Amino acid sequence: MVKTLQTEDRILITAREVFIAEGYDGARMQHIADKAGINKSLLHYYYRTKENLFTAVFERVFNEIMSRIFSLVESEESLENLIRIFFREHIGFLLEQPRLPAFFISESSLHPGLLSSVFKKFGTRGIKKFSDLVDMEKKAGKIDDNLDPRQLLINILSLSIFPIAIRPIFKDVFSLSDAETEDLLRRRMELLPVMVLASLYNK
Amino acid sequence: MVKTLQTEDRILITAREVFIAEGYDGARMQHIADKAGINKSLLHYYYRTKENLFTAVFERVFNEIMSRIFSLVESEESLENLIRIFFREHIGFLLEQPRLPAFFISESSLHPGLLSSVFKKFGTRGIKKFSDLVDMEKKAGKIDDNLDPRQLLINILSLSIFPIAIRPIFKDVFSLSDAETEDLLRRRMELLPVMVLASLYNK
DNA sequence: AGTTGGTTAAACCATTTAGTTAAACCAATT
DNA sequence: AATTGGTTTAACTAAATGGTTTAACCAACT
Repeated sequence: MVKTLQTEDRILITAREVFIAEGYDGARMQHIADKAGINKSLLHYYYRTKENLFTAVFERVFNEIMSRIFSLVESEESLENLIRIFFREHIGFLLEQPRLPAFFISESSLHPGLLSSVFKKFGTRGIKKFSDLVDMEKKAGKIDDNLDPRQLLINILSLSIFPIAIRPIFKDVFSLSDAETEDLLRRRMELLPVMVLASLYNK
Repeated sequence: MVKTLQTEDRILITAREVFIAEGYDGARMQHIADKAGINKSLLHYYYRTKENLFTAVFERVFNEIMSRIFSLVESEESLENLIRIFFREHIGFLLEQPRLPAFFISESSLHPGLLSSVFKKFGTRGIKKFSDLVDMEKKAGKIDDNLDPRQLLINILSLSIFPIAIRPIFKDVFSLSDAETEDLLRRRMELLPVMVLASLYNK
């Protein structure tokens, strides 16, 4: 029992690393087994197929990210604080997991059917809470009545996630060193709140 | 000679479709050959390896996109007009090529080494021109002196490209139909210029 | 009529890959 | 001492895959 959980978990952790690093199509079961320090038989013993293992991994990662994003919403902060905190923490987090954004985007676009149940399963709870918060601020006259909370959410995520996903391109196109690229991205922690908050109050 | 060009081009066009649809790892040479109406031998006769074919495709796509983005800059429009026009045209374009963003992000992140020469080859010309334009507006006192043109560029691209790359997730998370998702994205053509322009003039 | 270059057909190769099987092993449990 | 469940070893299958080879085909060119 103890061993079982250890192994099952270690497989999941290792599989996550490999899938994130190489994508579903690029990942090899043998590679996962080796890296987890077990053999292929055992891998298939726990997760019968590659698809199984992948969806298990993806679901876990997806839920982690989503609760990361929406746990803030539950904390009853004001919208303004929420946005400030989010950019700081989220960009910091992504800079430490640089392949995560591209992995997410790639797999969700490549196998939408496979993953759509995972997406749907994630509750509207967080989203509802976020919409409510936006509504409150509207009624308090602090922000534009026409603002669509979904658009706001998309904007926030776009501005924080995309640049990190596309980092290698920026590095080469702007002729930057790794440190300079990192610096450029890190500076966004302060730039983005200003920009997004301005888009709420003005107009 | 005539035939050669026809075929070589048809291969490239077909390979582009397949690579964009399935990614480098997911794409199959046989599939490309079949879809191009030729046999595998001929495919390898023109582009010896899969890697060759892929880089040829990617380079072409990359340059098309980049000149799409920067041709506007050459047109001597004001920054404000440029931003308005860009969002309208670019979002419209991407909505017709919905896999393009995810393809780009995925491959650039997965094989940065393979593609870095492609990225570097793309001139700093367009970027320089864009920076100059921003500088002019700074001197005219129209925008914040501290604005980094690279950050502005990243913001513009993030806000337009990312939402389309992540479309399947939004669709499911927001419980939308295809039409509603499309509508949500299309509305951004008007929302984004307002937001981005506000971020230039204020503060 | 003969040459040339693009093209096909089909077999072929070596390797990789996901997944299976069966027997043995070992530690903890009963 | 016997059982059980996780685990290994190692061989194996079946299919797929990138790439090669060889001979023949055909239209245009000389």
